Amino acid sequence: MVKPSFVDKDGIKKGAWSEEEDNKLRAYIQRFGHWNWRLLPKYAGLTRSGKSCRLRWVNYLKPGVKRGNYSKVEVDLIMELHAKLGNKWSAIAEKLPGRTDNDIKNYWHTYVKKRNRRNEAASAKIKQQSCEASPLSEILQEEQPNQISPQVTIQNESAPKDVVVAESSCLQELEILVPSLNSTSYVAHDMTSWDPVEGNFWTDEVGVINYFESSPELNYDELLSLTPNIMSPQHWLSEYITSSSDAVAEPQGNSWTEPYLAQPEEGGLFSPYFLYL
DNA sequence: AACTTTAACAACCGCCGTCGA
DNA sequence: CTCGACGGCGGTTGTTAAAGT
Repeated sequence: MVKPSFVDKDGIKKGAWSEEEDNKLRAYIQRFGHWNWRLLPKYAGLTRSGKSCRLRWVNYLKPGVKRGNYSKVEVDLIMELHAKLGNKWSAIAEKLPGRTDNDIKNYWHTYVKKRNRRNEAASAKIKQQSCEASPLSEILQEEQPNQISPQVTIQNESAPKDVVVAESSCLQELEILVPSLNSTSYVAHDMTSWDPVEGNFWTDEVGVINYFESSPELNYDELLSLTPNIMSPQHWLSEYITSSSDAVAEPQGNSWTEPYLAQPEEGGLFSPYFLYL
């Protein structure tokens, strides 16, 4: 599964490592350590670049390196750390003994590809089911924001505006709106203004987390206690799909269909924005 | 059985931060 | 202060094995 080896114009060997090369590198480092990666290949009897040697050692030959077969605990940890740290692969790898940044990065990209494919399939399915739906702009004109009755209003000195969350009944209205959904979503900042959201909400890997931005206005526990019925749009959509007779139901147990309300880091805070589609 | 698609992963490349001269 | 060498990091590519049609 690797690029076949070849020698470039400078006489540096590239591509797949042979067993003999692995043995030379391993033997040298175990005996002398890696005091200088650039000079190391010369002394180890290799025609590789120092970078190539370092990569081979760190990701493959170094004792204790694990590859493949991720446990559920490891996968959960990767998801959690990635949500927290982003593409800081080396920082994530530090928390997973035996795993390298490269390995985790590879795993993540495979995972993201898989998930995007599933989401695109689901989006396509919804579009297909959209029948005679009106354009979103028309619906938004008809469905005035004040049709969503605010369940709670919190006055908070630090909040720039009143905190408004939608009551669960308005989720029923989403069912009417979603079939007409294309790539535009709207966020209601309060009951009077609407902002379009860039990008494709359904395939955005960050998903709802983007829209419940951290802010000093309302903390997560408060939000949950105030809105026990609130659903993430992904969760709502999964239920919508599952309940449709000919819909393609996602397999159970993947992160996309599992209900969740985006949870900020411990001690993090939620903005009270409600996503309206 | 042949062909296509997807998953897995090793390896390369370019960029950036650090450090010493 | 500047510059170059070096190590490390993250993005990306390319190949093959496995699964699906």
